[in-house]
Amino acid sequence: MASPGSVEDGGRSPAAILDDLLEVRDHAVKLQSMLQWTPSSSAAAVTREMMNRLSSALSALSPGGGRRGSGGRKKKSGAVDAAGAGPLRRSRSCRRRSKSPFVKTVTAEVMEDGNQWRKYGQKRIHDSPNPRHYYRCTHRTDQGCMATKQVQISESNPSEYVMSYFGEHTCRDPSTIPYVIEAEAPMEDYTNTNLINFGSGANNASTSRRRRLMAEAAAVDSMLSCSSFANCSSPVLSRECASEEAELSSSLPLAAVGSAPAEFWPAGVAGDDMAGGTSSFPSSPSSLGFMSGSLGSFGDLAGDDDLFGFDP
DNA sequence: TTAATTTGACCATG
DNA sequence: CATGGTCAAATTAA
Repeated sequence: MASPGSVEDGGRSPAAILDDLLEVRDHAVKLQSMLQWTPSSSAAAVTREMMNRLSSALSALSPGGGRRGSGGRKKKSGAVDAAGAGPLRRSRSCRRRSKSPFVKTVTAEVMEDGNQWRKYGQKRIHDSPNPRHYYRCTHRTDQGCMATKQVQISESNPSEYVMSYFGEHTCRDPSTIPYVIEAEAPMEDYTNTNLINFGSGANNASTSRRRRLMAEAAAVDSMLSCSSFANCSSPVLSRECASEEAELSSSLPLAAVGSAPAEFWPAGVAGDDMAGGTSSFPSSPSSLGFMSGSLGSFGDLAGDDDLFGFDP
């Protein structure tokens, strides 16, 4: 931790600078998504560069900017732990805790959602008979993707999983990126500009259902991009997203697996006919990594894995 | 041997 | 203090 009170940069505290940078970044994000709809690719490149710079500046500035000091916590009973085990506190800045900037809950009968997850924890939850499983994106280490999800067996229907998604996928695997088409609709709201066209063709029942499930998950992914705005930097937006959280989990219970919520799909792609026409949908869920290449700007933006984050 | 999962400890939050 | 989320050593699977 840098000495908090130290005077630098003409008296501005690092926190204030950080605030400014975060605000600038927010604006850059918006700018970038606006440019998304313009033909000027160089403008997009400029904003992307801006984002890169901002992200690196933010990582440098953010408290604990380096990395959590993961020396060794874990003092197992038998473990040595000679020197009294330093408390080894975790950084406390913007880390998602109980209140995440954005969350989406989906109920599905399969756990596959097209992304690759790695389990990192399991916990018994107080008011639930079923334990909760914690997953993070497999690409967290190699690509810094901070997306996580929690899976819990539904109380009401044990054959279903309740999956909650946190964070945004910033990982990308070119071979598995689904088609992303552009909306012609101007963006009134970011939640409505994400467009993923899943090529589809085969229609047998099981794949059809699975595809819908995965499409749903991808839609979730897309929406999660909103988290970019709801980063710790912006309390107002965070609040919005927090309330949105409740709203979404109730309004989009994948239970109605049949149709993706219209508000999250562009006109024409929503609902029962998202068959765009191509027939190249992969058959193996694990082989297709749904990426949040969505939401236009953020998909590109994800190029710098720092968008979502500076890991405190 | 490497990668993924399991499991209990650690810690932030309310 | 209770609860929930994350870490990382230990364990298991590939």
